[in-house]
Amino acid sequence: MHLRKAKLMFFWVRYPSSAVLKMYFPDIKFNKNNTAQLVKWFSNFREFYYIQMEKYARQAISEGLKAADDLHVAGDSELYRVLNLHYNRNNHIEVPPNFRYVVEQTLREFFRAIQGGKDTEQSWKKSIYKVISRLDDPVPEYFKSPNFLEQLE
DNA sequence: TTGGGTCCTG
DNA sequence: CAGGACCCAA
Repeated sequence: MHLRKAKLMFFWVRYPSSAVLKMYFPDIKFNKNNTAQLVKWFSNFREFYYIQMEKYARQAISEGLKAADDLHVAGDSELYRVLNLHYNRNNHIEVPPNFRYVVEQTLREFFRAIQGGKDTEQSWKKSIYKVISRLDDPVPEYFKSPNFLEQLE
């Protein structure tokens, strides 16, 4: 399967259904195993993503930031460098504007939760995941192109 | 029972 | 990232 491509898709969708994923990999003969693997990949992508978000949010709090709305993500921030290195290693594509928005919202959600001491509760991240799951955007049609990966080079 | 998901490991 | 334990909804 195409790990590189799946990672790039993450910039648009964090919680894609297996049905949607299949549409974007028309060249793959899906079965129980590889679909599960693809779904698992996104689960791993989210893990990395949320870990970074929580880390960054806690850092903002430790630096004395008071309001979540004061949290902004610059295109040249360290956070962006890390995310880009993980999902878009060779800068295959330009990071879509909406992803920046999603990152900002995620950071604010974590910030508010931590600031409000919610992070001591049982499954405090669940509510955050729920919010973020609604921020998926449609994946560009060109991802369906048979020679998508080749066009990146 | 399954298919997703998360969490924690290796 | 892959595996496996474990949870939840369909």
